[in-house]
Amino acid sequence: MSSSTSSRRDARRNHARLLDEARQLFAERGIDAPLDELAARAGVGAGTVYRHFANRDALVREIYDAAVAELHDLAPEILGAQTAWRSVELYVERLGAWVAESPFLPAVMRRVAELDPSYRPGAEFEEVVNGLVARAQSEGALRDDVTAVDLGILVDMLGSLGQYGREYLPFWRRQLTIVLDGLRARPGTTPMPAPAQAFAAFHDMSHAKGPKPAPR
Amino acid sequence: MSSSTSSRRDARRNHARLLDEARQLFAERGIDAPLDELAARAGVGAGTVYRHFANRDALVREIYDAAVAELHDLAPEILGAQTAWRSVELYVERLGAWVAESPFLPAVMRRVAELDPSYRPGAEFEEVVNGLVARAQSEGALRDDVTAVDLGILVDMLGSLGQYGREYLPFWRRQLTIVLDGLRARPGTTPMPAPAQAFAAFHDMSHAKGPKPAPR
DNA sequence: TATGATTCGGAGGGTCGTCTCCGTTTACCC
DNA sequence: GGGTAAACGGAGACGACCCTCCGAATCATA
Repeated sequence: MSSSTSSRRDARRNHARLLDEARQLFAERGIDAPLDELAARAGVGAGTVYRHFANRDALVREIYDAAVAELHDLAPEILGAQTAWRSVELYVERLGAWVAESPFLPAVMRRVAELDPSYRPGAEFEEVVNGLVARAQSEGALRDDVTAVDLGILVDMLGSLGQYGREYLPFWRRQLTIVLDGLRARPGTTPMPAPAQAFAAFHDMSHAKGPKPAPR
Repeated sequence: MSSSTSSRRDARRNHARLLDEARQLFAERGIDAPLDELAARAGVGAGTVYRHFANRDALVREIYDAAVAELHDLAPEILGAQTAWRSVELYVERLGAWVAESPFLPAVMRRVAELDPSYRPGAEFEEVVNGLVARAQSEGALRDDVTAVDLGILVDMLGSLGQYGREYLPFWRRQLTIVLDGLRARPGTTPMPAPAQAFAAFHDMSHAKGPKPAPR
């Protein structure tokens, strides 16, 4: 039912269309935007929305899973760079762009975490990014006091600029430049204060404290 | 009516309490959180909420005005620093901390802009920050390709980490360190791409594209 | 403490959003 | 084309939330 494989072409088309319109709707009007409006935007009846997604939560969950899949698609290019430093640059740049173009993401992540805090696809990235950071530091290119979690948070920060609307997307790369310059190992970098956060704490943070779903 | 000056102490106390709880509620549950819940949290009846604030929009507007007043309070310390570079540091740090501690702000700003796009208190800061940037650059401390608008956006980015909840507040200063190091004039900084945004465009951006209020 | 004005509390009418139900339509397969 | 299973549309029941209204409670003042 919530699977996108159906023998009927109209059903598959509507499913995909609903997902697309939902992403846009959630970005524009918030994650609690009326699903009747989703139906209207997708050009279908309200009943069709609920045949494809049992309720708002199921829809949110499916958007989340699709996002995790997109993340996996980004990995090869990032990790395949010539130097570890170049991988770090690509990591911040590509993921920042991806988050910036997915303004529905923060709310979706929080809602999913509220529905089921134990659901954590993507945890496998921890090792990979840790290794990447260590290699870039041993190359002498990445400052020593930075951690993989810091990179993740920086990506979040840069990506948060996407929430202001697509017309501002060309501009966040200026801030990206500043961040990357700040990440380079150099004589005279300012020591970073406070202990770094653990990876698990980062997950909790990026999935934390959203508007609660209506208790049902 | 919406003024906080009343001859009765209970009325003044409830008004302040409602504002405080509203800030917290909006941060936790979104700007459309039920006002009945606001009443419950503040320990008053629903009627009391509506005697103090005609509706949700009036409440949002009052929170916005209080925030602008807080901004003015921050100015003297920031501008009174020994060097312009130190002022820039303080600007990013103090404003970042203030935004991070005000997770209700982004939604409030957007809602206010939707209610009345011509309402723009705080526009007077433009000149001041422009001058500050110019002085820090002529000191040779701040990189030349950065603008006042870039600083504003960086503050937004850093402050966006506050939306994750108060327990993460100690951590964003690590990212602040990286940003400040990236802002320093140095041999070998990467040139910033794309044109900088105009100040007016920055205002529009930071007030843009929120969830729409229910048309009434 | 008594008085009068102000504020408070919370039940309830009206509105909007969610989700169901079922008669109608569409797509697939022969 | 004809037949069948699947999907569609949208009216409407239900519930949540907004905001009002007015009798009860509280505060300032003397």
